[in-house]
Order: sequence, then C-alpha cells, then structure tokens
Amino acid sequence: MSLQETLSHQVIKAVQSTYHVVLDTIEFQATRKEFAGDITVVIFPMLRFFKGNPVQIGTDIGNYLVENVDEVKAFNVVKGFLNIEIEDGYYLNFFNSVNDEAHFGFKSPDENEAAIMVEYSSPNTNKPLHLGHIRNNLLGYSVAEILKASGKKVYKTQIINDRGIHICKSMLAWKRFGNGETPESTGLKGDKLVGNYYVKFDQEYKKEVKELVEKGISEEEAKKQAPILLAAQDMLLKWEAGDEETVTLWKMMNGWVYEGFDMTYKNLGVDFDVLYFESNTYLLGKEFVAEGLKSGVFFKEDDGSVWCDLTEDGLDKKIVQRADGTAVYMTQDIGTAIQRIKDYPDVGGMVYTVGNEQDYHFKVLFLILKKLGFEWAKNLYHLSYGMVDLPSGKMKSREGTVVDADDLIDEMASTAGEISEELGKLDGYSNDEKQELYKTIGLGALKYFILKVDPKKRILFDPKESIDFQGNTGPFIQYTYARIQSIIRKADFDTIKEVTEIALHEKEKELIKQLQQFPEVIQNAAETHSPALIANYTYDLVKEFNSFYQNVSILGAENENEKLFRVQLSKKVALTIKNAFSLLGIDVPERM
RNA sequence: GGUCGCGUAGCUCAGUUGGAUAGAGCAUCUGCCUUCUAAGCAGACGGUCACAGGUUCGAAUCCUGUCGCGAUCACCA
Repeated sequence: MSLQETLSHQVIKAVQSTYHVVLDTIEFQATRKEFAGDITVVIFPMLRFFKGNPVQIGTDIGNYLVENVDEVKAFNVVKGFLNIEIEDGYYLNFFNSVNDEAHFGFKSPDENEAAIMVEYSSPNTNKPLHLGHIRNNLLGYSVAEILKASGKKVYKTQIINDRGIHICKSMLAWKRFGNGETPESTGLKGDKLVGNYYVKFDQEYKKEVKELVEKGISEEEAKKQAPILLAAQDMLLKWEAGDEETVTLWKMMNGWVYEGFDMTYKNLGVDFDVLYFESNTYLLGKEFVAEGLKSGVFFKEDDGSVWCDLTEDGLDKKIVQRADGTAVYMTQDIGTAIQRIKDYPDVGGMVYTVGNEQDYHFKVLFLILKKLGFEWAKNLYHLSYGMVDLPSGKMKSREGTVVDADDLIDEMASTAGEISEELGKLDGYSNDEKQELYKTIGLGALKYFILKVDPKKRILFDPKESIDFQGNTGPFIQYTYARIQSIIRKADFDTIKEVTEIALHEKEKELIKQLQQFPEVIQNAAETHSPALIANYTYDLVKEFNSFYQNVSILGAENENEKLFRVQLSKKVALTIKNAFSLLGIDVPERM
C-alpha cells in the first residue's frame, strides 16, 4: 500500500471516530515549500459532509495520525490545510526498495493488452524535411517511447506520400533541366537534389504563367494552362497507367529521397518498425467504400462520386471517392487504417501524429471508421500539434524561409562546439569524441526546446536568437548528468551496500520525494500523449539536484554512511535523468 | 460567417481531479569558483492570469458572452 493510500485510509478512520461520518475520498497535495511538512490534506472538501471549524478538524485528524500511523512524525494546521511531516525512515525505505531497479518508473509491456501503433513523420517525397517535420518526428517518437514505458506494446510507423502531382513536378523538372544529375555526381543529399527540382519546376511554372498573362490570358486561366503544369499532370496519368519509363524515373528519384530521409532520421535519432507507402495503399480504401455503400454508411451522387453524410453528427458531408472513381486522401486513410489492423492483429488503437491543420480531417476519418463498424475505431487518437512559425510567419519554401532539418541539426552542434571550446573542459577528448559530444549537446538543446512545450501550442522559432543552452534547457540537464558521472568516477569505493540508519538532509528528502513521482509522471504523460510532462519533470528533478549538489558536499560528507548514501542518491538521480531523457529521444554525455 | 484551438511577468513557457501569497528560464541587477565540472548555486526586480459576467466556502483552471491570434470549412494532401 502506498503512503497516500495508508494516510487516506487513516484519515477516513479519524473522521469516522470523531465526527461519525464516512468519507469516500480524501484530497491530498504536496506541501508547499514555505510550510513544514511533506504531504498535505485539504480539509475544505470535508465541510460538505459535516460542519466544523477546519482548523479544529485538521488538528483532530493530525493528532489521530501521529498516534496511529508510524510514518507520521508531526503535523501543523494552516487554515484548512493539514500539513503532515513524514519520518525519514519512510523515505529511506522507499529509496532502498527501488535503488537497484534499472528502469525505475517504467512498466514492462503487458502481452495481454492490445498494442498501439504510432504514426509520425509521413512526409511528401518531393522535398527535404524541415523544422516542422522535426517537431512531428520528435513528438511521435517520444510519445511512442512514453507509451512503451507506460506498459504498452508499440509499433512505430509512417505513411510515405510517394505518389501524386508533387513528385511528378520534381520528376518533370529533372527530366527537362537535370542533365542527368544524380546525388553521386553532385554530392548532394538525394532529398535535397529532388527538392531543388521541385523549386525549379515552380520557377518555370511562374515564368510560363507570366508569359501567358502577357499574351492577354487571365491569371486564373494561365495558372491552369501553363504547359509545364499540363505536362506534369500528363506524367501523373502515365504513372497511374504504369508507363514503364515514368515508373522507372519515379523509382529512381524516390530512391534518392529515401536515402536522404534515412540520413536525416538517423541524425535525429528516430526510427520506425514498419513503413507504409501511399502507392501501395491508395487503392485499398475503395473496397471499403463499396462495402460502405452497401451497408448504407455512404451514398452515391448522380455523377458517381461517393459521400458520407455527417450532418447528424454536427459535421458536413464528406467526399470519400471521386466521380471518376479515383481515391481521395480520405479513401486512402480509410484503407491504410484497415490494412494496418489486418497486418498487426494485436493492435487495438492508433496514434496519428499530424499537425492541427488536419483536425477536421481526422475527426471525420475516425467517425467514418466508427460508422463502418470497426471496434478499434474508438481507440484512435489524433496527436494534433501546433505549427512551428518564424517571426515572419509561416515557413514558405518559395520564399526561401524554410528552416532545413539537416542544416538546423548541424548548426546546433556547431553552436554547442563553440560554447564547449570556450569553457574548455574537454582535455583528453579526441576530435571525434568532441564532435560526437557536440552533436549530443546540440541535439539535446533542439529536442528539449521543442518537446518541453505543450504539443497543441504553436511554437515560435527565431533563427537569429537561436536556442538557449542555459536555464530550462536540454544542455542544463545533460550538464547535471555529466557532473554526477564525474562524482561517480571519483567515488572509488563499493557503493552497493544498503544504508539504513541515517538522518536525511532536507535536500536529500526533497530529492527522494521528487524521484517518487516519476512512475506517475510516465503514466500521466502516456495518457495525455504529452512529452512536455516528462521534460518538465526532469527539469524539476535536476533543479532539485543542483541545489543539493551546491549546498551539500557529497564526497566530503561527515561520515562514510552519509557519503555512501549521497553517492547512491546521486547515481539514482543520474539514472532517472538518463531514462527520462531516453523517453524524449535525448542522449546524455559522460562529460561536458 | 460556421467549427476547432490558443491568450499567464518585457520575451519563452509551467501551473495536477477547482485549493494556501500564480511558478520557472531568458533579459536586468546583487552575492558565490585555494572544496565533488560556475552550461551551476543563492537572492532582487518583474503579474488586472486578454476583457466582462456567472457557478463555488474557494476560479488562471468550470459555464456564458466579448475582443485578439491561428487553423479549418476542396472531387488538394
């Protein structure tokens, strides 16, 4: 039984014996720093069930607890708050009971429980990844790791948008202006090379539109009739018809892009268990559209297009198949979802990491899947996140304001390098070790910067101000970890022995209390799909540790027992930092 | 216009199922490196929680309305 459960039980008994009322639940909160005590019972809610003076009630309960609960040392009452002081022994026992757990706070996956599939990234294959994709990838990866740590089996996946007019534009431009360029011949990353031709297409297209307008054609008409656009559309038709030359070109250029993406994913430290490609799934939804038509979930318009009427659910009518019989985005998403459950029958729910601009789409998708009668449809969750904006507004590729993912990662590492060089604490590190470390720190700063904010809020990123390395940042937390490692390296004695009979320093007690919360924080973060909770928890833990570190000597403790305990406690904090950061996909360094 | 989301210190953000005097970091200012890494610690300054009502013993938190910002309402994805 946890301490809170014990206390809850005893408070109910105390109230029962004095006031003859049986309460259902007792409200607890952590005691505020300015008052003596460790845990606080809020008296106010009790007044609903019986009359009395809150201070008197608190005092009565406090006296009862001191007498009947071993762990309760003392109490004080401030207004309607009963602050309870807990015996050091309780915290010491708790610490010793979890001290040897390698993954304290994590739950191992329950094989009987349904697995969850987490989708993230899911880029188009016509241009490189940018800062927006970084937020998506970090969020999806982190939520997947958090779900795993909370005891779920998880599959990471993505749907790669490998077909459509966008990739045809890059293909066409490359064919016309590329002179056979390849990543090898240019030394460019494949995704960058293909992205360049996407830009080239847009330039040519604009030129043609302008020329047409000068010839007296309306702008609207010109935008539709520009020859290069017509050629791209023609290419898409050829692709759909399976034209060999087109398909070969498509395969080659997509191949370049995948190689480029893989490098970026590797750099970012994210991975996937299974990939889905739109070119494989875009036709899948159609059979379920046919089924939905039969069962009356969908209806057919005179022109042959198929719709779902969602007006009764407060939404609109939504098209699920075009008049010409081809698939729309919705058709494909219906098919992909069903396909995934077929491929992985143990999956009972899915998380879609997609920006909040698609809130409506997913609302509709989930509703349609429910109407089609899929049991798992109630376990679908749209992990909707806010856009990453620049001070100038949205990132626009045509205006060259896009923050490229690879560039940003490199810049972060080189900034980390500059700061490290200035501080000069890396004597004995080889150049390779240094580069590795700079990347760890740079990525730590970037990932923490993005993950510490609530996913649904939009992020303002100012490239000029860059990302901090001090205060509430990734490097600050990494630094604390490195400091602890330094102490552990210096503690050249056996640290296994269990310490029992010591009085806890206030800072030590606070640290243990902080550690105690970790399991609950993980569960909470999993339920709310929020890496920000993990980030904030880790920051609080680290702040607490630094205060301890600066105010209490660890290796210079008064006696061997205390020294041993402080090293153990520091070690545990370091391990918790490492584990918590692993949930955010952030590495920790041994030195920095 | 309809729908959804957001609005907390100069800036970037926390704030648990409603609870004590709303918390951090950055920036500004004070102290602290003959002692375990100063990317740190200790402190100061900084608030009409967008605004107005309502519910409650108690509201940043719940309800209603107003204003501001963003997204969305495609046979695009």
